[in-house]
Amino acid sequence: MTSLSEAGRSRATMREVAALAGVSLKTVSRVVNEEAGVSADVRERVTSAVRHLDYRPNLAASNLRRTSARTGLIGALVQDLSNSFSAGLLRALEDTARARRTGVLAASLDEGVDREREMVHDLVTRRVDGLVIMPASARQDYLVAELRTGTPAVFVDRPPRGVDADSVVVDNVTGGRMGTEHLLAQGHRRIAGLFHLTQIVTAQQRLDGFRAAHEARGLRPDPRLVVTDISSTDEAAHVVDQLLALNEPPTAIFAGRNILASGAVRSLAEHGLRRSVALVSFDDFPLADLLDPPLTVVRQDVARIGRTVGEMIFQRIDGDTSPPRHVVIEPTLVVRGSGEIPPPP
Amino acid sequence: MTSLSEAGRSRATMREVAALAGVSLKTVSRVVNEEAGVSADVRERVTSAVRHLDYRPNLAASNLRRTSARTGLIGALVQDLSNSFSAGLLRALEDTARARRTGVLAASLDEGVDREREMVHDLVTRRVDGLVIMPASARQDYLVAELRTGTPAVFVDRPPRGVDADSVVVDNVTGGRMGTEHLLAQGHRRIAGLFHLTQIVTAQQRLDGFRAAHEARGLRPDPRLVVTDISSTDEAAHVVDQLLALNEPPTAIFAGRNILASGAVRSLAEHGLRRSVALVSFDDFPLADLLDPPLTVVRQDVARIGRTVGEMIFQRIDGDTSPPRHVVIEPTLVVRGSGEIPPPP
DNA sequence: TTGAAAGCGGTACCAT
DNA sequence: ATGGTACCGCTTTCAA
Repeated sequence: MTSLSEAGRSRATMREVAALAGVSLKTVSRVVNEEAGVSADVRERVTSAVRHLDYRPNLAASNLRRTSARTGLIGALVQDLSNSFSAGLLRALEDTARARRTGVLAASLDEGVDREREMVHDLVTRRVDGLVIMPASARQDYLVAELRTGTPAVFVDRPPRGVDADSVVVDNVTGGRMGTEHLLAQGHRRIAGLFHLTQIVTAQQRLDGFRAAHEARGLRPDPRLVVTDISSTDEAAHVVDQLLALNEPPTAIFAGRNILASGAVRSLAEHGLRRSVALVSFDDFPLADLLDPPLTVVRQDVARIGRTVGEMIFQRIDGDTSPPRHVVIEPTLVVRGSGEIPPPP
Repeated sequence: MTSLSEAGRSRATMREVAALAGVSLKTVSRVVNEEAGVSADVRERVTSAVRHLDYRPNLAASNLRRTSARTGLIGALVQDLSNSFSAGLLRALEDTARARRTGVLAASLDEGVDREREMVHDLVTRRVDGLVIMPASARQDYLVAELRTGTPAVFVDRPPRGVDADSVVVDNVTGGRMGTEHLLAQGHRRIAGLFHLTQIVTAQQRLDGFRAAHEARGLRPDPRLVVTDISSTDEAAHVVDQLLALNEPPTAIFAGRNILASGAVRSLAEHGLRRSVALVSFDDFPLADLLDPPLTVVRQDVARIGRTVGEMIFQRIDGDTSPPRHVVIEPTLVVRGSGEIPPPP
């Protein structure tokens, strides 16, 4: 038995294992790395020494000398680890990475531009094999130098600007148009549009789609019904409160983001209008199908996005130097009920 | 301008920077680490060389020689990165770690016992400064050796067995009792209990709480209404379908986990009973307040749990060798509507 | 089958 | 203010 008093002793090195087993450093290395050419007898002595000393190889030290120096680590910078989109994406990425015996070092940017640069620097310093970036910044010129030194990067959700790198994004314009057209097709003509910060390209594109759907029918959205730069559920609820108080309130609402849809639902519920005003949201989320009425959404397939990102980054890690690819994934309309409420006669 | 053709050149080392700047290795080291005692002139030459070569320090190499060899990395093994509990926990942990300039290497275990051991081994090999573990295994004897070599660990959500380490868990028994008592207090006497795999200690404890609440009132739950080992939303829906078909169906349901509550809601909705049968769930989740009726839940404060875990692991990393602490966090009942539906007269 | 020596990219320590 | 040399823990290369 090893007693507790030994706790905290310094970690054993390969050299110490060699000394205890009475063999050379190189022999221990052979055993630890399961290389051939070690007699059963010696192997046993080494294994035993490893156990006695609680020896654990030091991956950083190995990689330092190793020729194919991969760290088996990719860095992933997302908007917020805890939101369902980022979390779902990471999960799919993790699954792809696991097959390659690679870990995922993830961090939340919270739309922080400086934080993005700091994190990229830190990750490069750690020599991650690749970077996955859901950028907070508008331009990523700073990345040019990093890519030059050999760290590949794949952008996700938002396209790169100022640097030419792979990307996987959703067709937000089409998504915005699909959701809006769905409401127009049912006869709605006063459709409110709720959008996030328009400086974020995805939000702007969804708004573009909202407008395009109207124009395709020769219509123009009422400017008073289009509200941008809403960044929280509370704000969204407040906005909807005000819209419902108009002389001619909207008969339908298109929410450009799931947290805005939450606010809309709350406001509608407080006014007893959940079954009277139609609602379509961009972004699916857990439980959306259990709302009453169930929420009709434009869904982005997170798992597919994450898988695609994973495949692309590993292709680059494996040495693919072909020109950057830009994958656009089409969203789908999931009809559940809230979006099929007809306009009042 | 640096042309694209330079892409992929091997990464510059400190030695190369020194050569280009015409100074010694040690001087470059001083500049890179912002140590004092370098003339402005030399500093400028070095900085310039760093820029020209796109030099980036190699953290692993630095740490190898550095005395206080911290990697600035903690490993976090959770049940599933993409579920809201794990994700919320990681987010809070990340925030604590960020203040310590430490990154979080997270991985999903999916209740995989072997995967847990493999991941711990991998993380130790990477020399993470600490481990945060939401264990999949029933016993963690294997961890004794790891702790002995100096990698501290904190358990979260589920307590350690076979090894004495810090832990932060929720009082599941009390939570189960609170939720059940809430239903009993309103006169319900036929309360169904839905629970996850009872081999998972948290599920068993919630069931214990469910029973204890009954016993405290001198009651005994009807065995036909208590169903364990339900592991998915679909299964839960199916179970509730069957319970509702009984001669004496339940007038209320206590769901031991949020995904089971989802199934219950779906089944109740299909039977048109959402406003007739009371429902309380263990585990809050996004949108629970927007359901109709809004879901009454026993909430675990994920942010607080994550923060506590973060503080504990860093205390250990900082050298605290006091006896392991076991923090129990009390859940709270969040009354919203679904749990206040009265029994039929 | 086994081992000695060099070196990976840096830091520590001591001179100068 | 700057540099030289040993050395961190391991792999590589080559010799025995």
